[in-house]
Amino acid sequence: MIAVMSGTDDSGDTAKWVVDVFDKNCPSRHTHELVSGKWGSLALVALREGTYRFNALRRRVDGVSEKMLSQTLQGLERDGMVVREAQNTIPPHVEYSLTPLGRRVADRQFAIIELLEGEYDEIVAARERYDAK
Amino acid sequence: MIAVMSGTDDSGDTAKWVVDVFDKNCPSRHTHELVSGKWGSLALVALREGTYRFNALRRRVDGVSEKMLSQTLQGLERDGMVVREAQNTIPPHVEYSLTPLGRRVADRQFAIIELLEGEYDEIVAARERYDAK
DNA sequence: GGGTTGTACTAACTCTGAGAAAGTACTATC
DNA sequence: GATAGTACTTTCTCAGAGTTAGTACAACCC
Repeated sequence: MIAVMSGTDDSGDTAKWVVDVFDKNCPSRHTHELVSGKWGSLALVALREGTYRFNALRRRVDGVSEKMLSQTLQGLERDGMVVREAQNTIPPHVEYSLTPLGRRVADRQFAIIELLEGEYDEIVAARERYDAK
Repeated sequence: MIAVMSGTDDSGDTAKWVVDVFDKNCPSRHTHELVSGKWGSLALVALREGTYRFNALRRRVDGVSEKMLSQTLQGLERDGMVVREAQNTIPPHVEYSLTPLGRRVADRQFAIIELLEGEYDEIVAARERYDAK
């Protein structure tokens, strides 16, 4: 899949360029790795359930370290997938939620999880067949 | 999302257990990381285009090392996502293709890539807004 | 009133696993 | 005869994932 973009390139000229995750130099690769990655995908799907505070999300996404959660949330915010709303209080109170775009990505990530969980017996069977050899 | 499975647990008894990617100890986590990961997702989506030989796939999935490609293909084969067909010749000739289940996962991965590539201008805009702060 | 727990992080350190490079055992082409 | 290509595996190295500790308070318990 290849998409064409218009904008400004290094030379400062208006140009068309191609968005293609299969190209290792395409900046969309970075976003793809973020939203598909281990923690990014789980964070997005969790946020489909509603607004989460930092530590609540950390408990929901079992196994994330604080470092990785804050790192991926910053990335997701930067790429317009989540919104961060902080009340300037002590103790801090920060809420994370999905943007419309984040919701669309999260829905598609959920479809994958739903499929994997639903067909998990088939996966286990395949694995047993493979290991038997 | 939570799915219920029946099978044999550690004690040897038939038991019901819950498949839940959000649980760090659930074995489905492993499959999810494999098919959603950087190389797993791209390999699956590439194989939607048809059968690929090892090195052709390596050229298609720009940036994978041979080690990582062979590692993820083995994982995908083990989990019943791809089939590996090797002709016992020298030089070797090996073909990789999707199983029906692999195809379903790949279609969903493709939906994500399609969305990201299509909305990439929005992502770039969000990133510029974030960095301006 | 003192101790513990909780909040949302960041900074420093450790250690796993991703990536690079080289080896294999041949064949086909120049 | 040399070079390129096939599908890998093995070894080595370094970036990035994960762990731990620290922050600056508030709210709860005894």
